[in-house]
Amino acid sequence: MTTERGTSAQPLRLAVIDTDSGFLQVLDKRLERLGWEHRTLASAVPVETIVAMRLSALVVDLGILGPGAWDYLDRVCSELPGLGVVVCTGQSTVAQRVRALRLGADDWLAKPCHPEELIARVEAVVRRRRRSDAREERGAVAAGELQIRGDRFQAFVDGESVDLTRREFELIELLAGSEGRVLEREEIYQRVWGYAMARGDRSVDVFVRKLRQKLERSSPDWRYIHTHFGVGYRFAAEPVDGSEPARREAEAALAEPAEGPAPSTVRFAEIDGSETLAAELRALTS
Amino acid sequence: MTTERGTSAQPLRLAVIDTDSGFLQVLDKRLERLGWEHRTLASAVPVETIVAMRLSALVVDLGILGPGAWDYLDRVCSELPGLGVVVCTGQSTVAQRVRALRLGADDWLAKPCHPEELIARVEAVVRRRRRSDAREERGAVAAGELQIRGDRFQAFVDGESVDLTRREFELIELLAGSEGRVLEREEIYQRVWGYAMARGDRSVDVFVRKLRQKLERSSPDWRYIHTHFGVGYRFAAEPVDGSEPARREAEAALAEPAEGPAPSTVRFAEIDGSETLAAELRALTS
DNA sequence: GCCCCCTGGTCACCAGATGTTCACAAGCGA
DNA sequence: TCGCTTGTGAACATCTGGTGACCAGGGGGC
Repeated sequence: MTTERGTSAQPLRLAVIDTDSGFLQVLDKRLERLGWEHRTLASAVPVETIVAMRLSALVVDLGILGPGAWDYLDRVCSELPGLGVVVCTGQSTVAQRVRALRLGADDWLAKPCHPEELIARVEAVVRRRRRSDAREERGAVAAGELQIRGDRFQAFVDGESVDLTRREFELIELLAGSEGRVLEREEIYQRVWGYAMARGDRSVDVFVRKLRQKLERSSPDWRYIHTHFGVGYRFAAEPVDGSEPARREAEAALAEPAEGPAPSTVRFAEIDGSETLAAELRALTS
Repeated sequence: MTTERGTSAQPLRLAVIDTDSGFLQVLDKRLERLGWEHRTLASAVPVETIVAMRLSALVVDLGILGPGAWDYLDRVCSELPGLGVVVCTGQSTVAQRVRALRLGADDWLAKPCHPEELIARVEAVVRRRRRSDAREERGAVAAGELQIRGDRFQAFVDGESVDLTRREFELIELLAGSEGRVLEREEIYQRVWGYAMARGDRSVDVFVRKLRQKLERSSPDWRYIHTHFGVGYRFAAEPVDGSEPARREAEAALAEPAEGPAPSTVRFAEIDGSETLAAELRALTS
């Protein structure tokens, strides 16, 4: 149970935009050992491609992007606010670093750097992101007559499948996982679709409609998705006759969510300054 | 169109554990201008104290913590997984940096450093956490019979919804959040609507009326919003018969946040000494 | 290879909710 | 009392969300 807090159960997906072959080679080897899914890109790829890769983090050497580097960084960070972005570049000024961080980059590491530090920084960046995402475990969630089975990518009413498509399922899973909380469209979109919602996009609304239709068909006596005008949607199973809405609200109001998960404890070998760097890193990476 | 995404509307709460008076002075001045609530600590304080401070982020110089530094860092990160931790220290090895990041620190910045970069890094660290946590952090605030729940964008009396629209909710949330303080219309407008109030605009008054109506309907025995002629509005739950207003006033008056101290000398390291740096940073901080 | 169906996504329209503005009444202070 | 500030009600302008129709790409069956 005592593991490095930085590493997570699921493998990270990482892309590296860089051309420094020596650096890449060492990094690749190390990433391989860590079991991260990774890919190297020799130049900027369209943002849509990045989106499609469904990455956890992106490491980029701004130097090789040429004049469009800032713009590219800006676009990537805007489109994918959930993506961890670490800039790993040579010579730089304070102003450049500040600029990148302000644009949305999560970290900036100067080259030359030790791959281990880069990895640790990527982990730190991703950790931060995961922590808040705190994916509800894919267990079965139940509400009203509805049962949501993460392992099957499907919802059931009374044992019968509701026949949800993938998107529909992901949406209901997100909503149900945040039961009681009002989720804004932007947040829903961000978490289900994986990237920033364009202004005016009605996809969330449309999927909510589809979901409501199917749920109504399968479980006509309950209402699950509630609209909060001007805000977003909230999941809560409520009987359709609405005989006791007050009680439900009160109950829900009392049910305060608990705090985050219990942290594990870690203790690394004492390495302060006494040993050589090589030995220290050996200890770290073993 | 590319604005500083890093800065957020609500002020950050930041503590700095450091003793470098020159550095602190400049940093303080900058933080003051940014409107962040900040506090300087000359040495490690008990983790419980950190918890009590409800910080967004902590900046710490490991160097001044002595032999227990690693353990302290470990405990802080374990106890407060949601806290942004930035280590800002002098000389260090890769292994030390990796170690800190693995323990849960979010970033490591080497001294001497430019305060602007430190600030940008703190922003980057906090940015992610905020994005998804924002709503949960708005815990329930209670006053009189009223309960304001940020996660629902709604206020409740006795478990029953007061049925506020989004604007109404944001208004009451702001007022209640500044309980006891008189807020001027301009400030209210600025913070709820997000931009400057036009001269002669009565929107705030109108919304106060709507709010009062709904509150009176739900909680007839209490008064929540008080008019200060020629000034603005003040939130305070008071029983309609007005039996004990004095006590509430006193309580509110005590709950003033304290400011941080102001050290003496300043010296910045020459980082890249270029003339353009100053100009670039001026652009950044303007 | 061709065709059909499923799925995700866009659009335009509509009803209703919400936000804004205005004119006037009421209240407060000098 | 006068002048300015705030409360009120209602008309009016906007915005939002629900809905049905439609379109394009992908995959599987033939």
